[in-house]
Amino acid sequence: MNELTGAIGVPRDAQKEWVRGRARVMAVPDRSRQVIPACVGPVQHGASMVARHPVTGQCLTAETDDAPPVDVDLARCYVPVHSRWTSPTATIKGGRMAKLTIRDIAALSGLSKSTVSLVLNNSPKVDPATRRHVLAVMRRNRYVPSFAATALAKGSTRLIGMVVPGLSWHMVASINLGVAAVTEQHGFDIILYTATNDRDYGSLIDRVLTSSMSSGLLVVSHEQPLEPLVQLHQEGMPVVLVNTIDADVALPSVTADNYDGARTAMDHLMQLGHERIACVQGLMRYRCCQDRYRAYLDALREAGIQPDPELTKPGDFVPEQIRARSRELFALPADQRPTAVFAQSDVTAYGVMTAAAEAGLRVPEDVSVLGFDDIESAAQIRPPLTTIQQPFVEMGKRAAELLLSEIGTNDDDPGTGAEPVGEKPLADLPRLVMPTSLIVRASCGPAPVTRSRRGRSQTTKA
Amino acid sequence: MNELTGAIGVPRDAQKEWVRGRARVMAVPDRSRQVIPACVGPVQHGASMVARHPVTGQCLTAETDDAPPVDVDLARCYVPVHSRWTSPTATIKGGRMAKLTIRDIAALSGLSKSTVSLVLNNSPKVDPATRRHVLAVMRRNRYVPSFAATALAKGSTRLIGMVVPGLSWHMVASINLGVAAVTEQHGFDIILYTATNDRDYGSLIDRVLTSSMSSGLLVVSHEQPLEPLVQLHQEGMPVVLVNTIDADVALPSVTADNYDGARTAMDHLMQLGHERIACVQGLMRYRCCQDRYRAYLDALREAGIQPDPELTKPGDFVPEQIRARSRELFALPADQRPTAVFAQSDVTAYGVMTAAAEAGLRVPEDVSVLGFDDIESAAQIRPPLTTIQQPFVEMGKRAAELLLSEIGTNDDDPGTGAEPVGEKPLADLPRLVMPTSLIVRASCGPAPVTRSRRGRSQTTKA
DNA sequence: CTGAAAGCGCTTACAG
DNA sequence: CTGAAAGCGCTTACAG
Repeated sequence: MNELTGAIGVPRDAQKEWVRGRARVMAVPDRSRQVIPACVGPVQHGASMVARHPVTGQCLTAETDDAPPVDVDLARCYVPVHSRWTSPTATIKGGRMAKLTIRDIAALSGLSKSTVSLVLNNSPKVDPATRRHVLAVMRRNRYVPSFAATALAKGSTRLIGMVVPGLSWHMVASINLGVAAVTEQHGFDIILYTATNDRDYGSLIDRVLTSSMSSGLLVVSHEQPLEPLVQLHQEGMPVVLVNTIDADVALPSVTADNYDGARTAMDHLMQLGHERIACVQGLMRYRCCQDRYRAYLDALREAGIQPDPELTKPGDFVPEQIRARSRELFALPADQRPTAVFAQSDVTAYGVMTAAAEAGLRVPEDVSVLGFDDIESAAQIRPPLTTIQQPFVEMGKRAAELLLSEIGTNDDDPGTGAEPVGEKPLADLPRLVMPTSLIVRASCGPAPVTRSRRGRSQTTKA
Repeated sequence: MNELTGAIGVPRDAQKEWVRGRARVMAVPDRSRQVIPACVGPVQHGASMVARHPVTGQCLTAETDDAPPVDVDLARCYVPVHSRWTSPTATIKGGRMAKLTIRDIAALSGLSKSTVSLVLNNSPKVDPATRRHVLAVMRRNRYVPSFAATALAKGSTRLIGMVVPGLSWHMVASINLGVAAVTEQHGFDIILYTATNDRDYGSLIDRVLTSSMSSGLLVVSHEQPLEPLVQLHQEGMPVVLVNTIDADVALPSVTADNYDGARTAMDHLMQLGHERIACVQGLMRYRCCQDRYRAYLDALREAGIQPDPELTKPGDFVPEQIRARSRELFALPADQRPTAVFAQSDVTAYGVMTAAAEAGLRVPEDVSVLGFDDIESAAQIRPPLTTIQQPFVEMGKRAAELLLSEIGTNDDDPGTGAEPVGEKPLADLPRLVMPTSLIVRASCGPAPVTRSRRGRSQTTKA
């Protein structure tokens, strides 16, 4: 009996055969790609060597090439010997176990691949008992279908791409929570593309397309031109914008009702008796900031108050600028100074509050400050910030639902994926606008009495 | 000439043929899955109809079934007619264009699939001119290789899974930034698994395994038992823990140096003359919080100060509790009251500052407050928070690098993937501990003079 | 209800 | 340097 030293291989011509009852295996040199070192077990049955199936643990007897085949009973330890063991990709490296395939499960459960596949796909055509049996075999052997093979055969990946900006993570986090909740429900996974800066974004979109692996795209607060996406969408790729920054793009979108939110904020302030209300703006090239500012102006005008241009300050979401502009606000003579400030974001509000403190003004006694977003720390700072909450989680959910319906999940609903898209008019694209909510905390109080009845105009010249 | 009304199909037996020079195509009924409505173009060359290749725009003449084939010169408008057009997955729905395959590129450039594939894989064996030509054809036709097919053939997905908790998003965001930077560099993409709550986590891990699509796993701040992951890792799946919460898990990990960070924090406070320093703890079942607390105690002891148990308060990262426990701290008689508080997180520090304000104490004049994390708003609040910054971005980068080296990217480095993993001793697992940095802002000041020289013990009983 | 066969779109030895 | 062929692990009509 030849003493082998740890290598067992399968002869090429045996690769496609299932070995039952009798094993015909040869020894191969160590450096061969056919070596299966991890599978070598103790000598048994008088054969020269035994290979152990890496996952099932079942045995395959082996012998040297020149020795005659040894007759052993392998009926009870069925072992699939197929090319998997010797194929390049399946080469067992680092002791990593070879993965079972549908073939193994078929063999192990005594059925054909087709039947196993039908079980895998919940086909009603399979006998319940058969089904249970196959499922048991799978579970016992920790079988996991190959994602790539399934995707290739089915022609779809159950993967959606989510493109997010490198910053604004409170928002991204909440949106993701919503998205994850619904994608999980439908058996989709998310592949995350993070735009780290402007330069990367173009190549990022390229990547998304190049990888060709997502069935749809969720684009969060894009900072970059959307033409490539529009084109993609017209070619049939499902795309949904969440919290879009542009105004009128020919793409389905989910946004917060920024106008209404800002109106609510202004109403709250005016109900507290404020009339000289300042606005520290965000990035005015964003649609959302434009909407919030429009609401600010409209609210004042409808209350019969002429907006004072002195009370509008650009902040651009840049901390230093926010503070500098706010200081100007608080350096105004007492009768021209605002009694309340509507900040277009919570972080902006923080800057306003800092400037107020520097000017010796108390919040909310001397000046009220109202934010937008309701970020995590808004409730924790002093004083807790009154703000407008954006429904990011809900927005994420709705966006994911929209996207999945465009993709057409193979659940019950057929999806709209079958409709032609190309020339759809702008008006027909779904555009969800989600309501915001006012979160009343402590940073807004009644307008100081001395100034609250000064007349119906913000401008001192009126 | 038969008038067709918009449907062109390919006869079954022609599916595998490339049609050169002469097209033999038949009309099919509208409801047939062979219909290619989007491809119908104007009549040309005396044929009854012309189909336009959906992507290349090239033409295929067609005629009714019973009409004789029309002889046209298609040599210059080469058209691949293969099963792709009529296969179930390729059915053109919603006007979505059929995707080009490697076959089309091969035909379009007059080469074999193999050569095109070699070009795709940057093989040096291809003639540079050939290469350029093929690349040009691909670009012109916007060819994108099928991700699924590549993954199946290559046996690897270039996808890594990232498991993140539903909360703590500042951290997740920063870590992701780092991870994304390095994965992008190596052509890997991230698939994001969000653990929304405890109950979901188990099934989430199941999903990760079941989907079988990632080549490796990055687990961020896991909240759940790690046994399944350890087992997975021993079976050969690359796994790296980032910011792990447990102490000694048999898994490679990247963490911040919490002990050292806390020591630095304490040193800063003590250099400012503080001796009665309180600690508001985070979740003490977390390794990081234990380390920070150990550092707190060690720092005091090494300075010859006996830690006063009264000055240690559990906060558990719960805002209400943090505030309540902090109030107890500030309700202490003046000589027992801490002059500084080391909060185990920035949000915890916010709670401490709120309680201080409620107690009429000024920060930092009456009491200094020091945080941990350096979250976004730490610089924006009043007063700006002095804190320990965790190098999350860097941690993400290193973790990704670690993971990729375990996977063995097919770049130049062979990776460590070839080594056996199974029985690796704990000590051999890579465990990166990244340095933190002290960010000095305004929330810490010198200890109040009246109490700064009271002797070397925190306890009043000493 | 089950099996044999062809196909999904790539990659990769193996021959020329 | 290029091409023909087999293979990756699934799915899906099509016959029984």
